[in-house]
Amino acid sequence: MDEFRNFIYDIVDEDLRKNPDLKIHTRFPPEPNGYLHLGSAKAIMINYDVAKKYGGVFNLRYDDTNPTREDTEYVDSIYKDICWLIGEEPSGGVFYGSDYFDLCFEYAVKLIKDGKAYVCDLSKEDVIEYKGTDRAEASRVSPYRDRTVEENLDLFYRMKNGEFPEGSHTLRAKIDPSNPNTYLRDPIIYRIKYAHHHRQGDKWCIYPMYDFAHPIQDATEGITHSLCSLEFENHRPLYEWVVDNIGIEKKPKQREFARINVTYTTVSKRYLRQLVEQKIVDGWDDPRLPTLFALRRRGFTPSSIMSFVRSAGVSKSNNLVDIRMLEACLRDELNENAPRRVCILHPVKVVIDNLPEGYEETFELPNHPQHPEMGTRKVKFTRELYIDEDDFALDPPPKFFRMKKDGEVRLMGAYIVKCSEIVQNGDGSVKELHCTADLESGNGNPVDGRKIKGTIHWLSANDALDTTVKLYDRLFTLEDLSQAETDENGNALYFNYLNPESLITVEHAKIEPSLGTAQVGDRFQFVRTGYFCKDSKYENTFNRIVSLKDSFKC
RNA sequence: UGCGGCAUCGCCAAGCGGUAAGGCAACGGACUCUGACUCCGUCAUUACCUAGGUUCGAAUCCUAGUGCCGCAGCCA
Repeated sequence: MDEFRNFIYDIVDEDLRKNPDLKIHTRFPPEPNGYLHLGSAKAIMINYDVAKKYGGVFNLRYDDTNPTREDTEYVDSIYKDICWLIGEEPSGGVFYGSDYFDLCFEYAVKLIKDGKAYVCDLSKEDVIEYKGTDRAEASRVSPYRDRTVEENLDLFYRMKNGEFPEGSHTLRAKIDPSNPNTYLRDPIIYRIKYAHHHRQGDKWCIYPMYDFAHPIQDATEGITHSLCSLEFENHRPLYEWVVDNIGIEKKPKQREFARINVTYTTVSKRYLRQLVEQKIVDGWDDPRLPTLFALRRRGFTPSSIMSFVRSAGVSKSNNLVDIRMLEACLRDELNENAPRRVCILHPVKVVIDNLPEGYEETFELPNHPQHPEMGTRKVKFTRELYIDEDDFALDPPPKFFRMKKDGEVRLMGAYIVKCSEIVQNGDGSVKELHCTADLESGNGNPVDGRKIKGTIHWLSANDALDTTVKLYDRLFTLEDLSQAETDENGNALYFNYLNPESLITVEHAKIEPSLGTAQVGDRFQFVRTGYFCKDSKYENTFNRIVSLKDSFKC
């Protein structure tokens, strides 16, 4: 784990040096307004790993302070995704920011009583206008800033009791209208919203703002390190102001890191939602999406995603991490674990001429060439076989070590064969290939010791099963989506960069019989092809998680 | 514009005044019944955004620039 150290650990180490009794406590606080994705995975990893490394505790807390944006659909998916990702339940438990609404209210009352908050009657437009367009100048002071404690208390309770319409009043922290950091210019900490809350129902018509609620949530749960992304760095002084002024003894510390960007994709919830709603993709679990839901369906392992975000590192600089790093993490893992199987994507029939009709022989193939303990399975060898069309060439390029006219090639785990005749269809495509097997090479090695350069995979035509295989590629053609063109309103035109070949469906691929019992979610290496996972959504379908590396260049 | 942040190999990223880790990618080669895996090698030397300065010594300290990102919701 030390190989993944970063500046956050330095901060925690220093805090521990000053206070050896500190019990490290972190949290991941998603707003339940969308599905978790690779960016979330990074935030989860950082908070989870810090807690883990120091023997601390890690909470999941839904940041659900804005009822108009949130939904239980997301609450459920987030819980499922995070448990899947880290392989356990959050050690500290699951919490809801909205469960602290009473507490937030009490703290707000305390601030009022301390003369540190006031009810403001300025409209939304006026608030903006008072702040001014030139932020170098101080804000105009709200005319309601000097209301008495009694008046503020009365008004705030009446806000709570639903006596005022939305937008008519806010509660503001009395901090500093001329502070260069505009977050400190008497920020609004409570607003009126007549909205049904997914968890609190209609109990409230006033809701605390993030900047007020979040530090209270952290402090209440005993969070020691509130690790979030860089865009909250400007909020830190306000976070600290709240912590200092609500009068809590154990003060959490907020620190920020850069969020992750990944090539050829976006984790913008807004655009993800558009892709789903406009049915450009097949739901939130479309295997081309960067959501954890989708990555899971595609077949990525949670550990490969964790090692991806760990190896991408944690810093404060803008970054664009190569998606191939994620693929490398997956290959690393599955190369070790995934049983090998045969799948012929584009079958071409091969007839072994020197074998009689009805001939049948059984070969035992290892499930993993480097791990004999993973066992073997039996496959049938018959007169008629399938090979992949890519493994034959009518007009072979140089160094084509596969099947070609008059060339010898090894059928993996079986005989060495020589192609003697090519039967073509009317359009010139290959109908079938006729071969002669060297029947003495049954273990794959020629008796005379001659070298056979190529080995290809094959299946008996007698018992091969039909399946559908889905080959996925990047959803977008633009490497850095932050460079996408924008329209006049500044909206990125991601849809101009959709990759038309992001999904290729192969019908009637052939798989070996042992794959007939594969369970949803099972992962295999289809030999010489890639890593595949049995799909959870469609029957008899395999998703390509990632291809094998291929250094063959014609 | 104001405030905040960041700038080290194609992409991430270590480095915390003592002479540029590692990963991904790429490129050679060995091995191979997966053109996979594995292994070996190459891959920052008027070098660490630029220009000055301090120092015996600077990616690391100072000064002045430049570039990029974020924020400027009664969103989180």
